[in-house]
Amino acid sequence: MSAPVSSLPGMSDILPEEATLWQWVEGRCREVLRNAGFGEIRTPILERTDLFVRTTGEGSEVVQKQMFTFDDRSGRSLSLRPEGTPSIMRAYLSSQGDGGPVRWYYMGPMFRSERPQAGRKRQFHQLGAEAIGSESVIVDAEMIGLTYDLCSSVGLPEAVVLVNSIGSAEDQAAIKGLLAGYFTDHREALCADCSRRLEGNVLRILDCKNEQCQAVIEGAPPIAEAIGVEGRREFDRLISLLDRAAIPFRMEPRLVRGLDYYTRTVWEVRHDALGAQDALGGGGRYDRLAESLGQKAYRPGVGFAMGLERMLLAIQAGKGAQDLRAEGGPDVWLVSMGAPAEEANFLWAREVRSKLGLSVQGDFDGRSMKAQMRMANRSGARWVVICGEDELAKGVFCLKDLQSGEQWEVSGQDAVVQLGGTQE
RNA sequence: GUGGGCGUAGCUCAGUUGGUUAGAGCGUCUGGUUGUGGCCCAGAAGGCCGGGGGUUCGAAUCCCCUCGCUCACCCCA
Repeated sequence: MSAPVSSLPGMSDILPEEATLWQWVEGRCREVLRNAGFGEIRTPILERTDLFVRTTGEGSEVVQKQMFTFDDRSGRSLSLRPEGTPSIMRAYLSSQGDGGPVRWYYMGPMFRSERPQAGRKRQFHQLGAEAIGSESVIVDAEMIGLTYDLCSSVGLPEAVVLVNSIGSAEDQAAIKGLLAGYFTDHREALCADCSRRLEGNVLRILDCKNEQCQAVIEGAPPIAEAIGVEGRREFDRLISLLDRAAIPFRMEPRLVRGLDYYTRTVWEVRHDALGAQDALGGGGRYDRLAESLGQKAYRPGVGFAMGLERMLLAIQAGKGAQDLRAEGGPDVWLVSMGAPAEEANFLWAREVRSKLGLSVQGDFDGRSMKAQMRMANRSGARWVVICGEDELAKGVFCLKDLQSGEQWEVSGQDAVVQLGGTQE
């Protein structure tokens, strides 16, 4: 006897009951994305490590210590994707040489080797959308609106979208210099984490939750000051567009992102039912991403990703999740008494499934009739088809309506016809 | 990577200052009905009390180690 094999930490099974809820969420999102003109792209889960080092960023926490990285048989370094955007850009560059605009969305598992927590798994699922090839701020507004629409379409209209601009690639050098200067002067007052951030990602200090740091952050020069005139005018236009489109959002001057490629517009959507990991999704513009993959021509883009687990958590924190779970039971349950009857039911079920498209299920392990009827009742099936020695002798089946309790004998063919008649 | 909380039946959980055969509810199975569900009644099965070591006459209970889950820090979706 050996010990049972368990799943890996932070990687869990999604059982059928819960999967129906996933399917519902995915279905609603696909509809919203389709209406916004997005087509689905599916990229490999495994990529060259270099893809993420060059895009997500060598300095980012994600690349530095959260990737599942290993060498393949030929010694190449591979990584399970920690996020979707780099793969999408890679696919875009290799398929759209002319730089034309595309709108692509993806859905699937991502991997980060962090300590698991509420709303944070090691294998988690993201739904992301990318609009590549356009520089228009109107597209930024569309994407932010889409972020909100996805939330409201799955019953989370209370989600809050936070928007900010972190400046163009050129502005960022100035911004980082400005902040680095300020925070270095106040280094003594910063927490240990922020001291570390001073060396790596200065912007991250802005959203430190530590109270000591808050006071210092209050006095920090606003990012907006270091953004060029044109950048500020463009951001004002975005805000105006969001207002006029009645997209609920809030300006958040301290909002920053953890991935290296973001420039200009950034946003995040939060939900307060989530606990510490309260971001349902986040995104931004990434005008230099293509460049980091060796593309010479300018290929701007903007996109975001939503955490499916987090959306599910927020939905389940509210009401209505149970109704969604109830779906999925069979239409007809088979009750068989004796091996010959089990065979007759097996054959009949195949016929009904193919002719009527009904969901038919039964138990073939010789349980008592009482037990089988209980299973039928519990399954949620409306109909029960009973077959035993008597029916076999007469060449009929018993058809029972579990709702009314009535039952009658019919031939196998008539049972198909009558069940067909109950469908609209 | 750092810290806190929790590991007892398939599930949710009780279990007294350490004390004799470790309990409940739900679920499962059987019977009350020759072959009929929900409600009810009766009964049964099901536990290395996460694992290992220690203290003790005696450990689910106390101590140490370990593994797992979970929440928070960090990070991010």
